Amino acid sequence: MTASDTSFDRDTSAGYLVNHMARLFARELEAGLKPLGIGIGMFPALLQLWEKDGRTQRELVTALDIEQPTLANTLTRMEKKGLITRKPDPEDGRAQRIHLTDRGRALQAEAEARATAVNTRALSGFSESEKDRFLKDIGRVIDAMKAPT
Amino acid sequence: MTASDTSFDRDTSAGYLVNHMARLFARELEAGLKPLGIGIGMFPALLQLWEKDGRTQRELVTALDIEQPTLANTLTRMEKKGLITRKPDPEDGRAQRIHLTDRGRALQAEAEARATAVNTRALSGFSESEKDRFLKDIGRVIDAMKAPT
DNA sequence: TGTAATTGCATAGCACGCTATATGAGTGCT
DNA sequence: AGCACTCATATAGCGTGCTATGCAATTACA
Repeated sequence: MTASDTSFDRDTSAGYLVNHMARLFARELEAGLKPLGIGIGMFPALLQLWEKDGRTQRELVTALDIEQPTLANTLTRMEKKGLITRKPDPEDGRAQRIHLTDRGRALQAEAEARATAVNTRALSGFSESEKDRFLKDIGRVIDAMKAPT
Repeated sequence: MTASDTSFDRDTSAGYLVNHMARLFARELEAGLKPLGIGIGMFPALLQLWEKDGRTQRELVTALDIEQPTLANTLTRMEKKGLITRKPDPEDGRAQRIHLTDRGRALQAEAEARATAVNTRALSGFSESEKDRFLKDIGRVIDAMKAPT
């Protein structure tokens, strides 16, 4: 028996491959967004706010499927960068409503273009139908993993 | 024009979906490995060492496609946990050879079983052929992104 | 109404990825 | 031999994810 007889096969491990792919996406998106002063953690939050401004942290946490402290920290960095402001919710003394600044709004077109460029390069070898199928497959995995154990 | 007319579609953004999927994998693998005292960053390094022990940091960095300081930090944590030792390379005074401890070796079967369980759950809705195709597609994306721009 | 449970957010602290930079050992060239 | 260059590793510092925990505001209910 050789060492490889007992070894886990990385090339057929979904988790291993997914992690590698995600790091490659993150590296490229980070490089694309850096000149705009946006970090990769801020981008999903910005997408939500560009779609609908003035949400609470709770609403964003649910939409993004990240933990609340993760978002709280990200929002603090975004506030320091001048992308958003936090305003007390007039109807709930516990809540903060998150609003884009003019600067935050102004970055939408350029940031989305750069993210699209990364996606395009990643799927450059895929036909339209292959791309659709691949994205649907990812959706199936996400659904399977979000289902209760 | 409504807000959504100008918004990026998250459900068809490969990067967005890949990031989400990778976080779900990471959460589950972390939960599975935590009782073994292994972090998710250590697991890929362990896979390499289980396959072939006594490699240099440089060799591991290349195999794992992570940056050298990332691995150096991970190895330091693994050393503190008693999973590996660093021994000076007798032939190159700059290099360290990384060796598994008995404890590091002993964790292989259980850790691989837990990682396999995560993969199985993630792809539970896939037929064998769908699974093969999906993993190949991920490989295609990885290749596309690793290609020089 | 008053107390307990829940909810929204912040903070502390850690893992793991990254870039930038330092240091010491090998290599190569004159 | 001496000097510059490259290579292997370490360290500093930061972003983004996580869990655990604390606090203040709201809600629920006896």
